[in-house]
Amino acid sequence: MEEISHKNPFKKPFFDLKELVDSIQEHLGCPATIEDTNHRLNAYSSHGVDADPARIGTIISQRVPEKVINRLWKEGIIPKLIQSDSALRIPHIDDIGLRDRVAIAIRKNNEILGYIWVVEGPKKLSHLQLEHLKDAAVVAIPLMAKIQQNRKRKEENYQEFLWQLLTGQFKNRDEIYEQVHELHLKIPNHFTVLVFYFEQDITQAMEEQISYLITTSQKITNHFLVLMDNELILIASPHPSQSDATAFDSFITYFTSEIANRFSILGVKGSSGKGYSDFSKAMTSYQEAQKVLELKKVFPEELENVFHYSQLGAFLYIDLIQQQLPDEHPAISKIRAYDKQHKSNFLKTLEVFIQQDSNMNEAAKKLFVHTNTLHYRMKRVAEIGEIDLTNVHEKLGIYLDLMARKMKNK
Amino acid sequence: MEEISHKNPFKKPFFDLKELVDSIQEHLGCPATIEDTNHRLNAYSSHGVDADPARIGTIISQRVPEKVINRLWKEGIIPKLIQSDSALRIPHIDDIGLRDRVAIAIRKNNEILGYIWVVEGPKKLSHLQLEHLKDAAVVAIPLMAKIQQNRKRKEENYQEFLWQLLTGQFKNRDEIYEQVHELHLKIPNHFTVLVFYFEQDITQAMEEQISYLITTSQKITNHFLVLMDNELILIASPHPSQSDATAFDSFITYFTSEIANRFSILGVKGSSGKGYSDFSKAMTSYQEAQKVLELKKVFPEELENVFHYSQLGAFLYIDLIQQQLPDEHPAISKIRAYDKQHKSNFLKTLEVFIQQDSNMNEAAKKLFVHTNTLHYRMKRVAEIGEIDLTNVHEKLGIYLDLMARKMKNK
DNA sequence: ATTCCTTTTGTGAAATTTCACAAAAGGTTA
DNA sequence: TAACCTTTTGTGAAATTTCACAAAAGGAAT
Repeated sequence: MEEISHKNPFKKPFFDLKELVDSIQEHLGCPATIEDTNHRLNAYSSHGVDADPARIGTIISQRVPEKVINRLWKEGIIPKLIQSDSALRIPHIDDIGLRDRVAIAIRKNNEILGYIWVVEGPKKLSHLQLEHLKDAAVVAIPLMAKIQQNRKRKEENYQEFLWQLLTGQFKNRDEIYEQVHELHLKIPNHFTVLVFYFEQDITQAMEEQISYLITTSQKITNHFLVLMDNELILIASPHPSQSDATAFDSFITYFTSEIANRFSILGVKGSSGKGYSDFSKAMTSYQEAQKVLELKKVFPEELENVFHYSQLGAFLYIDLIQQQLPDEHPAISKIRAYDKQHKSNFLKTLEVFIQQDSNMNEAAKKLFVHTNTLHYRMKRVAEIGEIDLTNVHEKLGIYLDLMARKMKNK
Repeated sequence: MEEISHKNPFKKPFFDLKELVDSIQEHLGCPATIEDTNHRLNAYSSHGVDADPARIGTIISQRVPEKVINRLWKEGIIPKLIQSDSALRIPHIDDIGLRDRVAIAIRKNNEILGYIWVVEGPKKLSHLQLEHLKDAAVVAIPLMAKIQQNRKRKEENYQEFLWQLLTGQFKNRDEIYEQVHELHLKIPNHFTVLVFYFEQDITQAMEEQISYLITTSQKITNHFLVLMDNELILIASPHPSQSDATAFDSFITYFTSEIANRFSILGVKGSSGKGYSDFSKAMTSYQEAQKVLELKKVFPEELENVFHYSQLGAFLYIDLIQQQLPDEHPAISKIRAYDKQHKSNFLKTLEVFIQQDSNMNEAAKKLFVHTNTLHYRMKRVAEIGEIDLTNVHEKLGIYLDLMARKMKNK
């Protein structure tokens, strides 16, 4: 036994990760996989005798299923792996189809390049075998690095192109598609631009965490990623598994909450433009996404749950109106004057009432008052402002005026 | 008797109408009044022994009360007077306080200059006395004409000024007030501009009928009247007897319906701008009124009951939006496509639903369908368009888009 | 003709909203 | 302080809306 411990079974040249992973299976007698930092599958041993659902899912979709990743985070396993130098035993988690496993991080100068996972059969790995996994991880380093570098070089090439695309540096469609062809880019046939504003500039470390979250979340398929100071731009499609309408919404909430939870990066605001098929419309979609974020700045409560351009509704027109704002609606002036004199709050009440779709109960809840109080107030508002609150056009006019004025004053 | 019949008791020089009216009273033994074409009081006999409420009202307010005029029209009395050359006996109408009367038109070459009214006492006028009234009417002609001319000359002087004012020919406030002073115009301290579009150009005959209606209606106090081709412009204030908010509305409906009923001038459309105190804002108010009329052309049903600028509500912003109309709201496109394929009517349904303040019952009535039908349709609309119909912002956005597009297509 | 799908209408119970009235609370003014 | 006004809250009955379900009607495709 002693003899073997001194001998590194992986001390031979491997052409690629596939060779390595096969060698691991051979040596340990268990199926193994190698993933990159983003849990994208790089290689898996072929003679899979004994695959659990998590492994099958991973292989099929070429990456670790999202729910598995989320669970590994929740259980604190991924952070532990990142910390640890040696292989760790991960107890089975039945409800996500994960059997007993052993894993080790592939690390180069404190930078995580990926992970080796081994599914344990009924016969557990010995202490020595776990030690050998360390050797495998070392061997994997140059192989992983090669892949990473390829990817990086490719990315650097198109970063500039994308930036030009999004800021409208190209004259026409043809110019764009020429470049696309030249750079050998595979462009999606349908895409949407997502934008995230960060509170500080995005550092190298953050970039990695961002990229981690994007590739591990399986709500969207990200095609391109552009970073600029404190701005993150994605060109993505809804993941095939997701319904179009909600895919981006849920990705944005997921992304902002997870980046806060996992990496303590707070105050990230995200949005998306409309979807297009023509890649030259990327700039349009980008600008739409930006418009959403700008409006969210002005109307944080009103647009709290709005992320997609086409959900902006009336706010789409508010800044248009705001630019040519006529005299204040007479009803507003009257109510404002009344409020001032009586220290009441009728204008805000009216605003909330309209916002809640003229629903007394909802509005009363929002305002923390008794329904009858609101009822009374609306009667007063109608009197004071001399308006008919069942007339949509009046209500709309007042509301648009109110919102536009709010925007102007910011 | 024969002798008297040949003798014209009014064949003597009268200095003014007051003298004439006194002479009539003296001769007939009954109180008399002389009105102009617009039933404005020009003179009344002073030794009024026997006044009925209608006479008192006329004298107090310097004109015949509106309800009396309306009734006289309804009963066909005024048209008969206009037709007739001789004095007519008008039976009492108790509910408006009108006792038995005799009246005759003052006519010059088929043009009506005014009327002489005589209140009969218990002793009725003889046939001869009625004949004498004809003489009185003839005597009245030059006296009335003098007044009319004075008024006309004065009017001609300021017509041009008003036109310049309304079309923005003056550089600043001072220039306007200088002119006002020069022309000795009494300007109101609060006014509103009303505009009426006629289907044809306004003829001399129509002008008289218009002026008749305006001065007899006592809903507004008209300060100035401007005519231009097929456009009638009034600068008016609410009549002291009327509440501000509704005065103009009811005048406009009154005017358009009466000018149709009485004079068979159909298709007149009226509107009003906002009220101002600064006379230099007359142009603004005029433009506002014009904007209302233009929008009413585009949205005849939607704005059916809207006459005042401040009732335009959301339509105020529609043409702004229409000028920079972005892509159609995705929900609209979806619903429109569905409609086309299934020959359904969901888009129109949605429009009416929003217009009726999301009130199922009202909207169902408007659409002549069962409430549940509408309920079903709205459920389908929400599904097809992937929208939340309780979200005001979405609804608004869709509605504004719909309206703006409607405007653009006209 | 049959089948399938969508739409319309009817029915009635359950849920919600509206409304009038009373009482209380808070603030201002003489 | 009392008198007055405005606002808030509570109560409960009446009116209205919502919703599920069933049936029927209309079209399109086979």
